[in-house]
Amino acid sequence: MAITVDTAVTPSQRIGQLLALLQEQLPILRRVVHAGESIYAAGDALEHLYVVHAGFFKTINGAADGRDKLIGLHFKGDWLGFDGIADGRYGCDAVAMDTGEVWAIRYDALLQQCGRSPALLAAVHAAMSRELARDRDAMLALCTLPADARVADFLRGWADALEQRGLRSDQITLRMTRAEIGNYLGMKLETVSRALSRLARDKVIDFAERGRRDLRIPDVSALSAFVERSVAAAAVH
Amino acid sequence: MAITVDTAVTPSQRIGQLLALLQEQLPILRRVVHAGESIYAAGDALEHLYVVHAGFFKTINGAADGRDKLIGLHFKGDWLGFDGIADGRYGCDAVAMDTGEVWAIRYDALLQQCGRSPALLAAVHAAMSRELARDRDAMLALCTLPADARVADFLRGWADALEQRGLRSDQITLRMTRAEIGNYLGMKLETVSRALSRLARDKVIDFAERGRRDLRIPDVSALSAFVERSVAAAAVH
DNA sequence: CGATGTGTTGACCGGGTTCAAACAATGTGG
DNA sequence: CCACATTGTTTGAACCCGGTCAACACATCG
Repeated sequence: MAITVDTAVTPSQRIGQLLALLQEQLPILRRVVHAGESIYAAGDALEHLYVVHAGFFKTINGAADGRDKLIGLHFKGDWLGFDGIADGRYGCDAVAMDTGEVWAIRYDALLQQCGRSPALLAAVHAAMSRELARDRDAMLALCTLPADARVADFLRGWADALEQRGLRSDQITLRMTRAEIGNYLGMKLETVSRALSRLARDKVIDFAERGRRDLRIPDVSALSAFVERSVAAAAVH
Repeated sequence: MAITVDTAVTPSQRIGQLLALLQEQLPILRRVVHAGESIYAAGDALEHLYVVHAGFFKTINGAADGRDKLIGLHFKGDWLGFDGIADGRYGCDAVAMDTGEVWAIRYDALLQQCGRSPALLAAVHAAMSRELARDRDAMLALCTLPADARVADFLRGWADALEQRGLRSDQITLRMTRAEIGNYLGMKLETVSRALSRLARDKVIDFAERGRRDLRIPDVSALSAFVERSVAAAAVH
């Protein structure tokens, strides 16, 4: 008996399977959103979970004293709202970064259906687990990489996310300001700007003609190499 | 129909309910461990999830290049292994920090039983969700608090964890070295040491006679106040 | 056109790291 | 029991990465 989804699938197939599974087993509310629109806000009562179907989204964790941090970026197939299940209220704000579509799923219906469909249950667990693992990798980067390498790692992660979804990963349009990237990576906007300039000077990335938000990645592995070089340089003592 | 555990319960009651639920619905393998013993290692095939029944535990996320980071501390009622569900292999090392006991639960059995018991399913989801939320708060602290405040926040979190479990929270015995704390908080051991000295000088904490690993917290809210003060001071611009 | 938001770059500053020295706690073997 | 090694903690001094402040370049938009 297969209790988990077959492990030999590609990420792209996994996402397709998830969306198909949801579509056939649960009532879904499609919602088209535009850049800047909020899906839910921290503190709102959690009634739905959301699955990204198109576009991409950010989640922001805020503290009572005004500090806030961009916690996650979410692409097609990612869930939104997991962190609010425990206390029935969303823990973050979720905001669209671009025109896109989310599928809203009533959480009570999801729970009920999970009781009937082992495949659905496994998919939900896997998604939560993956999010946990991603957050941990983010923390690792945050604590162990210098600013330049952190930016490189960020771009590599973005390229990975695109590639996993079958999109071209050599061309990225950041729909984020330097300040937003900095918030996400735990550094100031000037530092992000300098890091990008340095990466471009080292030919690890390449600014397209059109604006400074589009950038080309000639070779994704060069980004990884850059990160490794930083780590190795620091390890010399 | 109550799809989630009653929200009016205290954390301590919730933990009791979880352990009772597990005990009556699933075959459990109890395992007593001593300080330094490993529960599982990153990369091992995931067969069991674990629930802490006594003692406390750390999880460590390592990268291929040697960087590693203490990601989480886990007390009674916490689960271990969630982040390995997605790809069937643990993503972290889990190590006992003290003599304790974990309950091992076969993941396939858990999944099956979740299909039958809505209460169990809700409890598992809530636990994962809570872990997600905790990781995010940790990131927020990591990125927005200066070193001293980060240490204060860490101690407050520890005291909270003790209090939630009905233990006395005014007296903490850190079974961690300064280096370990620093790794957890993203700073060097010297910085941790200095921060603790400063907190002690400000009477926010108090070193007990016996060694510098036992410390008293005269007033937990003073720790929060210290954090807020740091944030406010930085916000002056 | 000016106004506004965003990005880049320079100069300086400071919090945290690095390096180093001394001390405390614990354990080990003679 | 002490001599000694080992590991962890504290504190000081110098240094440096990233933050802060500031000036300027470019967009887009009314």
